[in-house]
Amino acid sequence: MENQGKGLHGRVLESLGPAITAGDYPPGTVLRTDELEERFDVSRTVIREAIRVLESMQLVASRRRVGVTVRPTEEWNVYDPRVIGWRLAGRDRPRQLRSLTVLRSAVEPVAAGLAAIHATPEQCADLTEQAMGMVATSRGQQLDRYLVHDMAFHHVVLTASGNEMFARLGDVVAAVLTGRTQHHVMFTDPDPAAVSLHVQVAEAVRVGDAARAESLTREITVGAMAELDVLAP
Amino acid sequence: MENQGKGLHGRVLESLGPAITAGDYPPGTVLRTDELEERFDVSRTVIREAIRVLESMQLVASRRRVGVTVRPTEEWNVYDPRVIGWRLAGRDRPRQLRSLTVLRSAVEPVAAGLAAIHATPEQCADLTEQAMGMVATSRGQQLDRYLVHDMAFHHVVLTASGNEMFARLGDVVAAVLTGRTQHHVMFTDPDPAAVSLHVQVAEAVRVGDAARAESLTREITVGAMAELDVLAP
DNA sequence: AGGTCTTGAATAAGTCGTACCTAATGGGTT
DNA sequence: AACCCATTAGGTACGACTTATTCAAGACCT
Repeated sequence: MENQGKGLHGRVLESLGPAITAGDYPPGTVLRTDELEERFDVSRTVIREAIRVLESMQLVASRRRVGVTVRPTEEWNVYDPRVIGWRLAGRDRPRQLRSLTVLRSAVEPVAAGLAAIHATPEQCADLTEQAMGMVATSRGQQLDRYLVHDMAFHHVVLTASGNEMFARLGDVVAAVLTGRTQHHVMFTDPDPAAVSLHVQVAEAVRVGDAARAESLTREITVGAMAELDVLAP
Repeated sequence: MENQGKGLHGRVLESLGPAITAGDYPPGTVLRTDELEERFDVSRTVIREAIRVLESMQLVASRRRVGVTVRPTEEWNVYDPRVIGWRLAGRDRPRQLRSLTVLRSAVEPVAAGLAAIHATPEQCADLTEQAMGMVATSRGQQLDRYLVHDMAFHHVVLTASGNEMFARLGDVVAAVLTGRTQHHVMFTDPDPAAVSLHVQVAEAVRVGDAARAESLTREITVGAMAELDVLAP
């Protein structure tokens, strides 16, 4: 997972990115190139490349004679995986988890419905396998192993939908599920009803019942939203 | 809209990006820095910065002793506004329009439901105003003026949802609507039923009826999906 | 002889430092 | 108030050096 940090500009990025997304540099703050150059003890080239990436994420805008200014939050590329990661690791993790869970609640049911139509036999088998895995690990404080199957399950659903935009949200859902597990009390087993819903979704997708797959998945996400109220403001 | 093209690296980006996303350089293709340097007649610095941005979009991966290799489509940051723009302008525009419309159909109904709960009085007024504007321009070959209100309407809904992830999809929806209009016969007025639905959504949001706002918006997106079948394979 | 392992040269990206260019800003002049 | 110019900080260029990776030749073992 830690494919970042490659090269010096990667290191600079991994320092500035989290800082900006965490709000350490409020919108409007100006960063001067030579100041950063000195702070990180790297050449101008390195700083500029890091800035270019931050700029492509719409986190900053660089203007001549002014400097590199932090852009307002509403303009950030909040779908960039790295931005999502930084924000989840930072201060407003609760807010971010909320946003992503709401997004999930919108996307996953529709994705499941499409999966019921487009899923290949292999994907159906995979789905059933993951659901069985969830059942098997749902009792006896094996939340970490349960999580693996849970993530895989939702990843398959999103991929099987046949929509590339949905498929690319697999990592987002994985991050949300991981966040949920981490904040859970480690001795609380998953809700049996949720586990059952996953099994039923797998079955609905297998038999091609789109409406049922969508409706069941909606129940799952409603549950996820409800859980969230316990954990986040 | 054309805030890009700033600087030489911007120009390089605007040349390489569309080419890659259009499939002119199939995944696995290697681009060498000095070759590009020569092709665009710019310095190494400029090429490197363009490459860094493409890399941050997950369009390419740069490895030592190998070169800059184009990554497989499934790994692209398909939510990056520029990637979306390039693909919409390129060869597989139909596919892209389909993907985005499906995404819309998942997101907008939920967003409308949330908007009914969170919308400020100003946003409600704005929404009604845009809906009225749509009514006023829905007859008599004023598709361009109708489009402005249509885009504004959906933008307000997404923003009023209170979810930043939804709000950032405003541009995407705008692009889809624009694409729809451009491919429409210029003498075909919008479907009166669709116009009516927008008015009803505005009203539902105003009175805070989330379920109705969601359901009505779902009808709108279903209509959009149906339209799509006429235009795309 | 066939195959695996080691080693080293070739290569292309990564980094650096400096010099110069360009545009936006702000103050001073008319 | 309109205009102009010096200042400033990012943008670009070039050349030298560094480092990771690859690939192939040669040593080594089976």
